[in-house]
Order: sequence, then structure tokens, then C-alpha cells
Amino acid sequence: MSNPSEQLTIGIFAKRAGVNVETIRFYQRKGLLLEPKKPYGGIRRYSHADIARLRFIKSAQQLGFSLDEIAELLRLEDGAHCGEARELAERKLEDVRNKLANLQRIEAVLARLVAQCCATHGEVNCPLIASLQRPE
Amino acid sequence: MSNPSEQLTIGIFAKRAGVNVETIRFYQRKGLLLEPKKPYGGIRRYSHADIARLRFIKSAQQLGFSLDEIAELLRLEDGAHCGEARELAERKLEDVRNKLANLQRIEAVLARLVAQCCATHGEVNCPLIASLQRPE
DNA sequence: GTTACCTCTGTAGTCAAGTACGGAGTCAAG
DNA sequence: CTTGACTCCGTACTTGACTACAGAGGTAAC
Repeated sequence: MSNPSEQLTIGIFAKRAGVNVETIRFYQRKGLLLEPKKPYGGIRRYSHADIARLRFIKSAQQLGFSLDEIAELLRLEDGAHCGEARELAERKLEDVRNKLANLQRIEAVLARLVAQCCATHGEVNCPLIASLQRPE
Repeated sequence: MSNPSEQLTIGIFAKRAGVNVETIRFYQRKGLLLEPKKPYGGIRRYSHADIARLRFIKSAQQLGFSLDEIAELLRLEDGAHCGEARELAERKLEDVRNKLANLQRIEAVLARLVAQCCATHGEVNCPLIASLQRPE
């Protein structure tokens, strides 16, 4: 059914990855996806690797990375100028860890909220808001 | 220094919360922040509760919640139609847990990347991308 | 070999989330 | 009682991330 060496047209590629064809072209213009070279005036073909890459972009995006940041992440794998890449990775890692910490706090609070919900009526001063505050 | 009953003008409010004045007005238009009623043709004053709320908005936003979603989250505390709120919180919780899982995968990979960096040259087929893939 | 449905390229429009700005009013200090 | 800094309100501009569309060409199925 999904033979790994299958070559896809842009339409099918888009469908498989769950995005709009225009989005793919847009990402190509931004350099997030490479355009496969086309067979002399013909139609370009895409591979499963392209789908993987696109899915990665979409996932990273959902985590709050901008397309420019994602481009950087992808350059880690593509170019791999080593020192530079390492630095970049380190910065991203810190970033990611901050996001994680925040998300964990939210998670805890939401979970508690769900658990307690309706247990206490009346003066609800929401734990959600409090949870995101830190001294400074 | 920061007496809790202090009343702030919008400019000071903005500065304390680290945002633009215009952003505050924009959030008021969207209903994310309430405009304090103003003393008859005068100037509105803001409290520390407002700062807390604004900081919450900003944090949530960094985690990939849209302003509309944040509005929903805030309605959890403001309105508290209980059943509804609980449902919303549950949906968000799932959301958050998915994000967490993804971030954790990225975290692991980035950490590994940083650790191994430059250890293996040549054919690098990036673990980053692989990390975000799941069967379906 | 024509029809229906693609693809390609470029340019323009949309939507969310701000940001900027103009003109009028407010207010505290000097 | 004026000056300078700030507020208010409305409208318009910007940026990031798409999304749509027009016009030309490719292709597979009949």
C-alpha cells in the first residue's frame, strides 16, 4: 500500500501530509522544503522523506517554533557546519526546556482544575493564573 | 516598593508587564483584559491582578495557545459555568499532554545531538526528524 | 487527439496578532 | 495657566503564515 520507494506528485504529497498544496510551495520558497529537480519541463516527484520532513515542520510549529526557527533546526541536519550547529542546538535545547517547564506547570494546574472542578463553588480564584506566576 | 494596592496607569502597567501599551488596548478589544471603568472622563487605573492576568496570557501564548484559546482558558476562571469549564479544561489538558510528549521527544534528541555533535561526521541522517514521527 | 484533471509560476488576498499614528482630552509641575 | 508627558479612541499599517487564483503547460484515460 505505501511502498517506501513510491514517488508522489505534489497533490498526493500534500494529501498524505495533510496540508494544502500551496503550503508546500510556500515552504519551498522559504527553503524549508527543497524542490526536487524536475525532469525537464515535467512534473516534480516527492518521496516519503519529504513527508517526514513536512510532518516534522508541522509538529515543531505546534510547539510554538516559528518557521524561521524550524528552518534553523532543519539546518542542523542538512548543513551541519559542526560548531555552529552545536551552538544552535544548545540554544534550542534551553528554549525547549523552558517550554517544557511552563507546559508542565500548566499541565499540573489543568489536571488539578479538572479534578477539583465543581468541588469548590463560590469564590473561585483561579489556580491557573496563579500557576504561571513566579517571583519576577 | 511594589505595594500591592498600588494603582497603575496604562503606561506603567505596560512597562511592568513588559508589553506595549497598544497591546493592552488590543487585548481589551478582544476581551482578554477588562477595561477598568474610568472615573468620569478621566484615566483608567490598573491593579496587580491585571498584571498577573497579562503575564498569564503571555506565558500561555508562548506555549502555542492562540488568543482565542487563551480567552477560553480565562473564561474558566471568570465565568465558571462549571460543566462547560471542566470539559474545556479536559480538552486543553489533552492538548497540553500531546505538546509535552512532542517537546520531550525533541528535548531528548537535541540533548543527544549536542552530546554527540561532531562525534560522527559524514552520513548524518538526522534523529530530529525521526523523533517526531510516530506510526500514524 | 481531445477531455478532465492535474502541475507550474507568479502574484494577490486573507487572517491573527500586534504596532503605529493622529487628534483630542487629562493632569501634575513649575 | 501653560507646558510636557501621558491617556483615550479610532483607524490604518505591518508581519508571519498561509490561501487563492489566473494563465499556461503536462498527462492519463478514453
